Amino acid sequence: MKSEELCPRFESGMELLSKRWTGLIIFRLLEGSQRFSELESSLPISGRLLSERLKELEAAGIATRTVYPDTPVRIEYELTEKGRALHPVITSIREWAEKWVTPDEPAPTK
Amino acid sequence: MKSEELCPRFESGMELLSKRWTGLIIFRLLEGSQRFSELESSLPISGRLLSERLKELEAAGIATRTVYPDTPVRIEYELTEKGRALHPVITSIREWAEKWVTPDEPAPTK
DNA sequence: ATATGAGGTTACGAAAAGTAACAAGTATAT
DNA sequence: ATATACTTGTTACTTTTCGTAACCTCATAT
Repeated sequence: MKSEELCPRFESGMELLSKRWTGLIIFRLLEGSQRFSELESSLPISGRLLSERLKELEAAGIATRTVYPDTPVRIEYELTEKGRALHPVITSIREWAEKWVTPDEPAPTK
Repeated sequence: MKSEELCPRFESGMELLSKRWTGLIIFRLLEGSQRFSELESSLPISGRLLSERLKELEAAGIATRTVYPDTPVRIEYELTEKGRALHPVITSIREWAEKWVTPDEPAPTK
């Protein structure tokens, strides 16, 4: 278990993106800012994990959290420039998936 | 927790790629076929998980396993066409990481 | 017969994910 | 004043996945 010669930035970035749900959340946020409940209802993720992931994305400088004191309160999550820079990544994954993932492929090996 | 309108292929592909270590393994295999021990020593992953991930990649049609009955036995893992098609994905992640991940960023929020 | 090297597997404790119930803040309705 | 509703989370608890280390198999070499 040594890691020699792996670019540490690549490794670090990969670790971030390879956390479960992160990619799908970013995919959604690339469409524009989203509220907590919008993300929750549009992704197969639970509130607990969504909350956790959004905090991580904030901490990583990929997304921002803005509170609008409407009633009831409205909170919008939005990508930063660093986050929007992930567009090509998401696009290339989608292109690969459209070409190579068969629709009935239910999920990776269980 | 509903998932409406998300392209199921994208979601499925994302789930595959977002499994821990999968990206780094594919990164290595893009450099050419690799033996089990080469992967194990060049990545910070344990034998148990490496074995598990390689089986998943095989099952997903992304990598192949070839046994050469040398002595001691030599087993090579190699990407299929579907696996090699992930080159743009890995490249775009690396480009993003080089531009946006700071070297001291140790790992995503703990 | 014992040792060596590659490629794993097994067993088990630790960490992360999934689920469901509940809580805080604010506004409107009674 | 009290109750109800809505959004955004949090807490408590169970299940799945990960990480570590010890062990196994097969083939040759000593």
